[in-house]
Amino acid sequence: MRSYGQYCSVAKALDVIGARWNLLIVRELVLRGPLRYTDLMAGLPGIATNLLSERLHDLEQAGVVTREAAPPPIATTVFDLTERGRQLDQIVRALGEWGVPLMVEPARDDEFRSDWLSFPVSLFFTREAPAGPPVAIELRTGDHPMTIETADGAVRTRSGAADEPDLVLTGDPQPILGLLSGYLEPAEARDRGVQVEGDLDILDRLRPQAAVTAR
Amino acid sequence: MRSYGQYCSVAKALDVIGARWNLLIVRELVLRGPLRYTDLMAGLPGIATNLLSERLHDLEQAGVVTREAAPPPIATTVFDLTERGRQLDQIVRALGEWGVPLMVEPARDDEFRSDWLSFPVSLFFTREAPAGPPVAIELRTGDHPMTIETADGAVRTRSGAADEPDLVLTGDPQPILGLLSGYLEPAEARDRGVQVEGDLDILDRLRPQAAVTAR
DNA sequence: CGGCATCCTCTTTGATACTG
DNA sequence: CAGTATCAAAGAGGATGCCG
Repeated sequence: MRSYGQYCSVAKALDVIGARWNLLIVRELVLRGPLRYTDLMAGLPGIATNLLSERLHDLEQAGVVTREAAPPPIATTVFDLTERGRQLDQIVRALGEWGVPLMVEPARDDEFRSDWLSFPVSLFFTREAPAGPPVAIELRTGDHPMTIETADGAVRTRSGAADEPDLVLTGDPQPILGLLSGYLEPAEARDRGVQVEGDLDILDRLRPQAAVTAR
Repeated sequence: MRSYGQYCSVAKALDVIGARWNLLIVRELVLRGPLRYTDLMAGLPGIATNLLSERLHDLEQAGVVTREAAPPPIATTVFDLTERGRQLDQIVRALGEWGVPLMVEPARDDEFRSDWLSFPVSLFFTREAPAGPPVAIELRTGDHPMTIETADGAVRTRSGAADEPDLVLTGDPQPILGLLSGYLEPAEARDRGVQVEGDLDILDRLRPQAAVTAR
């Protein structure tokens, strides 16, 4: 991408990570950790293979991404963020939070990957785990299950199923997010095809006090 | 710009503000407040006039920017951020902070506007004003003077000259930033053409304790 | 002068095919 | 698996024209 040619730190940052796809590549590495080329392709539906290749070289050059030939038994190239790249976490996260209101509109033909749920979920729920017994919520939507759980005093989202979920939500991502955010009533979510197994009241325990009182 | 077509809040955010120039338009409005078309052109060296026009319409459509026909005596259109646009402040700021290390390399042919100093300066200095007498530092570089001062218990940067500056720095932006950050010694800054009037020790008072002890 | 619209050229993107 | 090669279409940049 052509430089903005401005001696401004915002413009300089955008010179490095402002080109199309760059921040989404960073998103994948932030959410999923070190990845192979094909994993990146799978997490970035819509990108052309030549562009991913070119962008990875650019980001490597800029000191944002590392490319490492993993030893056997992996025997493939693995891409990861550098320390400097990891500092982009806050920018991707801020974008993810700003974009949450844009998820209310139905998805239509949008592609979806389960890992992308992390940003909205972290916005809806408290950072710190509430007092009381631990919580585990399993979301069955997208390409693989995701679990929201309390651990070490924090609320975290991770890939994979829960061992003993208190609540399992199955369906399309949009109504599930509506339910998690409190934007949709349980009855509406069910109308939109969400299957609920377990205790929905548990969601209130994870929400910031302000949101709870607002209901 | 073509949509990423991903049901992800980061991708949705980038669908709205990811196109080239968009975040720099927001930067101008964040830093300088409501602006006329020509003010925006002046603050965005390198943008083509058709692109600025197009982007302003896009951002207006997206609910990020408002366009208001100001009443006489201004008698012109004034562009400003909506509430939603103002929330982009944190993203622009995060980008500005991430980009500061990229300002170390000399600017060469880069364009420069004084207002852009705000982001680096806010990173170098404490947010809260230190105990003791108030501080005012005037920076004479770029198209107009800027003042860093303590007011209401905070350290702020604003456009314009200081009434009774404790320190005045005149010269190119790069060595001035080096001096403010502590990256350049005063002697080096002088070698690079910075003229110093007043008390340089005042900078230490504004820096986070960690940085002070590190020297 | 402020706020564009048009025209033209050049670069970047996206889709697809192909390769070590 | 991890790319490179090719090519049509879209977008960016620059110059200039228009209109209140």
